[in-house]
Amino acid sequence: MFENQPLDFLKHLNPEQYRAVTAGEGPILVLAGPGSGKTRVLTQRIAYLVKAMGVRPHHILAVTFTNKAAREMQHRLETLLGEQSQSIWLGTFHAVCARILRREAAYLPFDQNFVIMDADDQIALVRQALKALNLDEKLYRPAGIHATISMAKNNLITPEEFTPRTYRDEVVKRVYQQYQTFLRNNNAVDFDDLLIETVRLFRENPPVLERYAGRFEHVLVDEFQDTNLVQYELLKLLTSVHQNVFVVGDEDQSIYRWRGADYRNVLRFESEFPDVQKILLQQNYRSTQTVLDAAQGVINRNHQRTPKRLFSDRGRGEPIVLYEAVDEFAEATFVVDTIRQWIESGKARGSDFAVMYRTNAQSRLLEEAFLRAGIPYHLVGAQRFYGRREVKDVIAFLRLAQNPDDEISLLRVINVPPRGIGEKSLVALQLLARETHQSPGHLLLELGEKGHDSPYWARFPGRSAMLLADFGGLLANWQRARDTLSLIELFDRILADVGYEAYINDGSEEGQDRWENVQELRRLAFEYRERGLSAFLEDLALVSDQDTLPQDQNAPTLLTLHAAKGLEFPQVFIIGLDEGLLPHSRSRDDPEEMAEERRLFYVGLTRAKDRVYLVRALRRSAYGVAVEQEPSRFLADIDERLLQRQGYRRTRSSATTWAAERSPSSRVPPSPAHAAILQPRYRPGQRVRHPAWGEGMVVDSRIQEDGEETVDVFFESVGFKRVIASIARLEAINPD
DNA sequence: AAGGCCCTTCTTTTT
DNA sequence: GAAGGGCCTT
Repeated sequence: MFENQPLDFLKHLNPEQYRAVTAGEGPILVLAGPGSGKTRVLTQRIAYLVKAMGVRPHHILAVTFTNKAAREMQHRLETLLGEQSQSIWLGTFHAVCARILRREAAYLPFDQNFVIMDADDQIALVRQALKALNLDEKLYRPAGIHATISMAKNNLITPEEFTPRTYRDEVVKRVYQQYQTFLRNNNAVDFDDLLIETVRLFRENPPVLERYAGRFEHVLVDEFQDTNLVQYELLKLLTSVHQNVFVVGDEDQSIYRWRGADYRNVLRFESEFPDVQKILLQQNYRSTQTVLDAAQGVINRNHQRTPKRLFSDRGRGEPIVLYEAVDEFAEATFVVDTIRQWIESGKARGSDFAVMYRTNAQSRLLEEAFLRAGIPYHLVGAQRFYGRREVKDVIAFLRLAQNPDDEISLLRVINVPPRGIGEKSLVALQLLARETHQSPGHLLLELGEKGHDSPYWARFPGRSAMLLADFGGLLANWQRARDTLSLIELFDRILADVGYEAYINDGSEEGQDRWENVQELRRLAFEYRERGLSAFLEDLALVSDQDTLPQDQNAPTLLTLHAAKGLEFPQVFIIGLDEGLLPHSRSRDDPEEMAEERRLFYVGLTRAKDRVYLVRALRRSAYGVAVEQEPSRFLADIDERLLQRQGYRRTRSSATTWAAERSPSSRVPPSPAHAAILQPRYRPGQRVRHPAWGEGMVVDSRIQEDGEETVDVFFESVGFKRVIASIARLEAINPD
């Protein structure tokens, strides 16, 4: 409709936005406060490049932070540019890298059918590595080891370059080495490899780099504050020819430090790219001034940031409601009741609401409350779908069809449904695999093809060879079917071959649910009928957790504060505003992490257009025992005049009376004479104080063989700790 | 080999 | 308090 006035869309921009969209060539840094029309600037910048500066769409690369953001931008670009938008390279850093790696597989230590290991697979790989090195996973927690490895990878440190500073590092180094070996043997990469291998590809093959850097005349990056070192490096490489790089970000919304993100990339950008044009967007088009003032109050206490003054012309709006609930059940009930009342009054609809929380575990009580109230809801992330056993099983089968070297998937489903392949057979298989330098999958294929004639047949005891060969036969069929059948046919074929429906749909209600999830996955596969298995698997690995599938069009959204970045809702609930939860106890000792918790809260607040409800609970259970909560320190940073307090008000007497009545230690008075010999001094539920960690609640306590009392305490400050009573100077707090 | 029961463990956030 | 691992029986 703009054929005659192709640049009509520019009319609606404010002066700063206009400056950004129409800037000339060279590096441009846009610092965009929340709700300042950042996405609009990005999309219109692309449209401007194409329509006004005559850049061909396939010379443009745009990088977003999530797949969801990419889809949204694709959609907007379609309206602005029509068919031309198809040839723009658009996606997350990870997706773009996967695409490059598949094209350039010839230069790489894996082939183009490589699979992408998701978070669970990565942990499973660490487990395998620990096992191969004879290390105890109780001593070296796989998740912790993996975090260290991933951190190293994000800083482009190879296993060889990894310099141990502690004994634990020595172990990490060995596991890291083994882990990488396993990845390559599996013809697999992890999330970090997608980025690292692309950087390596470019550094080691200048002609390849030249092809891409030459092609991408313009590179645009969203959420720049959350890029890590590898991504920054990649950006420098990709823009090394044309230097036309347009980045948009906001230090105050940097919330992925723990994943290696470094908002100081913004500073680095200013100093490393010559003649950066810097543009500050401060006008907010989303929220009321009350919301903005509260958010500013919170964020202004952080240092090391570009000071901003967010303003809105939407007026003061409604005060922020602060509700104090008695416990976490009352917290959930308050949220759901309030939403229900709004909906019933006809003044709001379900989709107007979002409920945000710090940890995924907090969603459970909300879900239950919504279910009880009969209100449909939409839960973002949290493995709702992709984490399900049945979904993972079917994906594992599909991955094996694509890449039989994928040992993680093989181990997952080799005996699903149970087909008599147990520990013994597996060990024999893995042993032979190592001996013959083949993957277990390949051995199975050979057994399946040749049967008795295979030289390996005799290596397996009893009927084990036959069972393995049977499964190998299935694998071989799927391999062939991959090229001859459509994705859906392959999907159905696999399920039929293994009898998956009968296995999973056992007649129970749960079984039916599980089968429906499989059907859901099948519907999703159907959408890939054109692009095929490989595209399907890639998207599953890269999209999965953050995007939930079909949304209930008119339902409230439940999501973590992290997942809320980039979204907006008329009414926002933020729950769990207690010390230890928001800010999270794990952040207490590190000022940088504490600053990030603050930014997280800031991100949550600034998602709201009209109304914010802040909710906390006076008591909350941790490990099954109720623990009294202190209000979040962030609440004190919101001007009292912006708040409207509701709910249970703490008076010293009522709270302590309640505690006294319920405390197990007051119900069963310990007898001092026996306590010294047989009974623990501390009991679950009892309040204690530690000289360093402050107050906490006893979760468990027992007398060891040596007569020492071991006490498990959940501290408000540091979380769970196990101490020896006679050493840790614990002090019992009497519930007066 | 598989399923059941008891015990320990332990809660950030995710491409 | 729930989930996952280890150990038991069949």
